[in-house]
Amino acid sequence: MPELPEVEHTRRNLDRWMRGATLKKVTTEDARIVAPTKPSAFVRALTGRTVTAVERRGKWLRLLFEKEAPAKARQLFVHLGMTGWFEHAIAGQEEVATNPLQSAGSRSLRFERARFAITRTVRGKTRQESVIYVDPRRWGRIILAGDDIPAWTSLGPDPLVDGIDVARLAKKFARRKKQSIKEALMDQTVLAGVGNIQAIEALWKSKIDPRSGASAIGPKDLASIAKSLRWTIERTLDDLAKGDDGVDNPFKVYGRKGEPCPRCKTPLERFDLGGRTTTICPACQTLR
DNA sequence: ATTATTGTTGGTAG
DNA sequence: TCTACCAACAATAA
Repeated sequence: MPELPEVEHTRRNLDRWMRGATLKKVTTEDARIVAPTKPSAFVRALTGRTVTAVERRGKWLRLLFEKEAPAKARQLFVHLGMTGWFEHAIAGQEEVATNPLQSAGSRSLRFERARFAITRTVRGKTRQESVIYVDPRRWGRIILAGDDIPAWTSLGPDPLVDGIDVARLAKKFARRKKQSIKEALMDQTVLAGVGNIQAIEALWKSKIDPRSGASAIGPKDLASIAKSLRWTIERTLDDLAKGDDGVDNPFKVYGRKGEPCPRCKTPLERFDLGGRTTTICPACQTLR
């Protein structure tokens, strides 16, 4: 499901559900998603861990465990891929999917891939709960590790955690003679967490054609893009916090080919750019 | 039946 | 070492 805002939303959920909780029973059979890839080893190393913090960098999540945890099981890295999400189930209550990017009709635990049974004490009462990872396409990853993994270490600055340094961006983009500005923004070593939707929305807001060369974007445009990224990330985050997941498409132009541009009413167009679908207003987004 | 989908990675070539 | 391009991964939904 996820780009930066959805993953941050997931982080806040996991923090509420799991911080201070102990993993009593871990269940998975999916050698494709978890590491260590032998599910029995994954389960064994994870059982008994206590979650002390839930962090996010870009589209990656990191659960930290108690410092007494075995050296090889200090942290759990999670990537939701394209279609992963987490459920929360309290014993005795109905388990209902809450993936904010899935339509209400497709809610299901049919594609459960891993389950974490936890106990935690809330106001003096010990509660039995479960956190469930669901992922139809199985592109997600749940990686138990001691040290940081390369995927985490190689990430660029996170727009929310670190802010956007326009001067540093300009330096990186200057050398990208063939790459488009949209592809450059989606490069996770440039900015961690910007995906197809957020790039589309930000470039629309800044009135820049996504096909513009990255090296052709001047400092003024870059400052505008930084502002637009903050705008679309915050907007998406607010939409998610509202929690009414029945709303089909909360975005301004993404997925709205043929609809009038919210700014100038020109019909929006769609095309492929670097293998990803891209929506623009052909009138008010111009080439640099 | 066909096309499209919110993402990453590993190979190859330059 | 850096950049660029592509196929692969999997399961729907329209």
